[in-house]
Amino acid sequence: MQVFMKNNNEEFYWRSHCAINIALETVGDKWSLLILRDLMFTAKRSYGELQSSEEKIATNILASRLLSLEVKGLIRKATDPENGRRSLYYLTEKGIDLLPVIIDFRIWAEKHDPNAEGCTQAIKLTEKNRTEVLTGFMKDLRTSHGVEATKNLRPQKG
Amino acid sequence: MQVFMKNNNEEFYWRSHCAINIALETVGDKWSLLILRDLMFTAKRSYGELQSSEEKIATNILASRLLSLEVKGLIRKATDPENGRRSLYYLTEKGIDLLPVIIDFRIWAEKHDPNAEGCTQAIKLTEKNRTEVLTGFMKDLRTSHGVEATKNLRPQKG
DNA sequence: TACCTTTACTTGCAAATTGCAAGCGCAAAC
DNA sequence: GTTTGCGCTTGCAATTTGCAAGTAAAGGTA
Repeated sequence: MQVFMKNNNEEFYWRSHCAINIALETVGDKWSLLILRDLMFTAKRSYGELQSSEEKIATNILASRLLSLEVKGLIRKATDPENGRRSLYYLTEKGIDLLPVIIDFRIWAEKHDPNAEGCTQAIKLTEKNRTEVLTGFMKDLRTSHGVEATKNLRPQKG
Repeated sequence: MQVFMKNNNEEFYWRSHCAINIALETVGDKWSLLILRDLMFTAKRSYGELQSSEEKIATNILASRLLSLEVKGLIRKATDPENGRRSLYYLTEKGIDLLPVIIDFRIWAEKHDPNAEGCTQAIKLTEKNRTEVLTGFMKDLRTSHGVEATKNLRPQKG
C-alpha cells in the first residue's frame, strides 16, 4: 500500500467517496488491522515487538504500514524516553475508534469459522453487553495510549 | 486473492487461527467487502450490475472475488430463472452476518474522514438505535436474499 | 436455419505490490 | 572505540492486480 496524496498533499485520493470504500482504502489490506489489533490487545508498542506477531509480517511491509497508519492519523510514533533507539507506536483516537470493527470481525469469524480462536482474552463479549464493554475498553485504550478523552471530535466537511 | 485449500480440499489454510486474522484473510482485501456492500445496499445481483459500481472493479478481479466469496460461503450463485444466460448472486447467512462490520466501517469513516459520504440511504444509524436497526435490516436481507430465518441468530441486546 | 445480441466470464500481458534476505545507520552499552 | 540492539532500507524475485481483447453459450430475430 502506498501512502499517496493528491497534487498538493492536501487531501487523500480515493477510488470513491463512499464511506465504506474510504474505510477499506485506509485499513482494508491484510496487515493494517492486524497491527491495530496488536496495539489494542497486547502490550506490543515497538517495531520489533510488532514484528513478532504470529502472522510474520515482512519487515519492509511493517515499515510501510506503520508509516501509512501514521500519515493517516490512526497511530502516532514516539521515541521511547528510556531508550533513544527504540520507537513506540500508540493508537490515536481515530485508531481506537476502529475497535468496534475489529470486534465485529472477531465475532463474525468465531461464529462462522470453526478454526477461529479468540486471539485475545482481553474482551469477553456478548450481544447483550456489547455497548458497555466496548465503551469501557475504548476508555482503557485512551488511557494506555495517552489519548485525552475528548467529546466526539467530528471533522466538518469543507 | 487465490481460493486455495489444504491438501484434501477439506479445510482452508490460514496464516494464523486468530479470529480477526481469519476474517481478514476471508474478506480483508479491497474488493470483497465492496461487493458485499452492493449486495446489501443495492438491488444489484448480476455480474454486469456488480461491475458497474463506482469503484470500477476489473472484470477478472470481479470474477475471482465472486468465486472466492462463493467458495467461502458468503454468497451463492443462481441462474436467473427468467434469463438463462444471466447469473444472480445472493448473500448467504454468513454474508449477511458481515453487516455489522460494514456498518461500523461506515460509521468510522463518516466520523473521521470529511470526504466520506454515506454511500447508501438505506440505513439511518445512531449509537442508540444501532442494535434494533441492524437486526431489522438483517431480517430484510434474509428475505430479499432468500435466506431462511434460522433460530440460530445472534441473540439481541435486550 | 442462420445470424445477431447479450451476458458472463477467460486470457495474455504489463504494471504494481508483496515477500525474502541482506545490509545500513545510529544510539547505547561495554 | 568497539560491539550490540533496534529500526528501518534496499535489491530482487515472486505474486497479484489491472487493462484490453477475446471466447462461449443462451436467447432473440428473420
